[in-house]
Amino acid sequence: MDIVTKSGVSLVTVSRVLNNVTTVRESNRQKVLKAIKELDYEPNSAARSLARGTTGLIGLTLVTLNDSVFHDIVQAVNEHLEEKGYFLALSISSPTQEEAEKQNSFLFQEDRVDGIIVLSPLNEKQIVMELKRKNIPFVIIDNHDDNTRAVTVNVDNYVGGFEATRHLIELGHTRIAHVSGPEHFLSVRERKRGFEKALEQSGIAPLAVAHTEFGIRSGFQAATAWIEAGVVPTAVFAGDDALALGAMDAFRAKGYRIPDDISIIGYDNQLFASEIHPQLTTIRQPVEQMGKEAVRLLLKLIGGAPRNSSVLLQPQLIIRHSTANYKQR
Amino acid sequence: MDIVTKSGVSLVTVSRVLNNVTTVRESNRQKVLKAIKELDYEPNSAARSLARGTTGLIGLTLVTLNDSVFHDIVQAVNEHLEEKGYFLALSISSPTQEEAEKQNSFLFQEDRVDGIIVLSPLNEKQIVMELKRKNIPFVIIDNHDDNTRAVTVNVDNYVGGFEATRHLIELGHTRIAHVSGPEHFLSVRERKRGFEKALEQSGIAPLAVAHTEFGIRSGFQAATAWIEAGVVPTAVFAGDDALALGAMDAFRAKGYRIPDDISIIGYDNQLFASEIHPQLTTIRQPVEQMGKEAVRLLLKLIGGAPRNSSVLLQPQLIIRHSTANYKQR
DNA sequence: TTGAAAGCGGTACCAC
DNA sequence: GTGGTACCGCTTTCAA
Repeated sequence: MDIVTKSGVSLVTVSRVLNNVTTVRESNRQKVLKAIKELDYEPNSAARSLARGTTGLIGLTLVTLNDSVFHDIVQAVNEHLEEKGYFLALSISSPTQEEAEKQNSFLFQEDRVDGIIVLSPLNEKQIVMELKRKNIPFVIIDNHDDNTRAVTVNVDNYVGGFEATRHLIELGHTRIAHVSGPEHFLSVRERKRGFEKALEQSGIAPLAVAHTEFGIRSGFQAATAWIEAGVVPTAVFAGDDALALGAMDAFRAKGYRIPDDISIIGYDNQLFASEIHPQLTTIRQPVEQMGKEAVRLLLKLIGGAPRNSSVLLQPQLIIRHSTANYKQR
Repeated sequence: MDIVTKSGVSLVTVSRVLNNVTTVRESNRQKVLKAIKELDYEPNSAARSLARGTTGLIGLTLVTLNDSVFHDIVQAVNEHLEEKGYFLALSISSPTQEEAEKQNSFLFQEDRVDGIIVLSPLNEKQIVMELKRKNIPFVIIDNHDDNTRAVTVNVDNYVGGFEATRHLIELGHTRIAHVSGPEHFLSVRERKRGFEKALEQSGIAPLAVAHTEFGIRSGFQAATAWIEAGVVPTAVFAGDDALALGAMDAFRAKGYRIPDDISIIGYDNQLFASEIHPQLTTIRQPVEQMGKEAVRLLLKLIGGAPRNSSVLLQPQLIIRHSTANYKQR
């Protein structure tokens, strides 16, 4: 260790300076600091991890990068982690890979990370089992298992679906349809439940409900099918913004105008929602807060807190230009 | 080390089994394997890294997650890395953070990763300097520095711009405009150069060229500005798909039909390009190959090869429904 | 084919 | 305040 000879103090004192231990004589601290600078010295992280038993690394697994909500959550997580002196390592495991077999991710090696944040997992039960078995502290954001026993951060999708639908009802619409996503997502089920409840409260029957995959194309197909079946809504609650965009495309292709003829509300407030025309009315998830809470809970877990405190956050209606008052024609 | 007593052989032999050394007696190997299984044993990676001097980790830095081209490249990188027994760790550093100060990323600690892939960096020169100083092997995908001395993987954006424009010309268009992105991207400059060359070869003058930010909104604004200035093209080459989408929105808002009145070609073949209506004609980057080549080059560098071999790949025209023959009106 | 022993580069406990 | 020393858990000589 060259830094020992360079600084003229012992290895131990160097270590103390590196770790901000206060019991180092100022003159010695300066010597070490000087040596560190001159040598461009950085402590070896493997050695550190080995000796300390922690890595200072937090893992975050997700299925896709291509989603501005995920993106914002990750940014928030990253920010808050840094604040606490942790680094973030990301791992993407595509759905197909996951189905294929077990977690190949390096994150899932107990000793690589101090904890893991799981973002909207597809195979939640399996992941929870694995993580518990390996005894890795973890928090799930947007979980899909109705009765998970993990620490979670969720947004109240029931409220989101309810508010979205209320918005349409308040605009005077009564012919209201819903394009939802795959039912194995808890969020999808909850949004739909909110939709149904809001209608029920107003004594309105759903005009149509389509269960599809997520994605622009699915929204297009669902709306096209409605039109061709002669069941044309005056308002649509789409389970996410991509579905909404697809539906908008479909209606426009058939000559309907948005929002003059048909109102559409999305969900998620994706980046493009405020950029397309007409700008999309949608439900925003509190992404910043989601990331922050996930970090807070995880660090608590790592600190040894019991795993009992989950968090439920509230979504927010964002009114833009894809919804308008119902007009008799 | 419990596994030693459990297996009944020495620590050394356990290590040999773990590392597939062939000089282990089969019966002993079985004993160890059995002990590993029963103990659910996994070697400590920090200890391994410390002893070996390598981590088996490759870092990948990028600016945003919200881009399906980046997404696909990352997937490809991940796949090929796994094939070679490496793990991938991702690090996002948003542009603003980067401007703020130096790389805070854990990846940039020499001993955390064996090498780094840099994806379309904003502050390329700085990163290159840093990485060279720290002596970390690295490869840049989509570099922006005209005369970098780093190993790079690029797609020929000149050819892409040229082919896109050729396509419009071959459809009979002569009033052709270009919305480009920020000029500090080499790719943007190259695409524009291809655009100009293709027109020049046909003796056509560009109708208009708009330099904007990337993004749907910028495309919308550029197209709107053209219309309001009375300079309406019959065909547009957009520097990326988001710009194309924005331009489509703008033209439609003013009553133009795509592609009947105006043809639009994008760039990148984002996920949404094939899902919106009309489906977007665009230029595809060979994402899978980009990831593969980056991995190949990086592993060569890590293996001690000289840093001299960069790679230039070819883009591909994908004709869909947003472009059509020019029709006199 | 196997194992003893010496690191890898730090941290933590101890006595001074 | 400081430094000696015993680890952290694995890989790598080197002899046997």
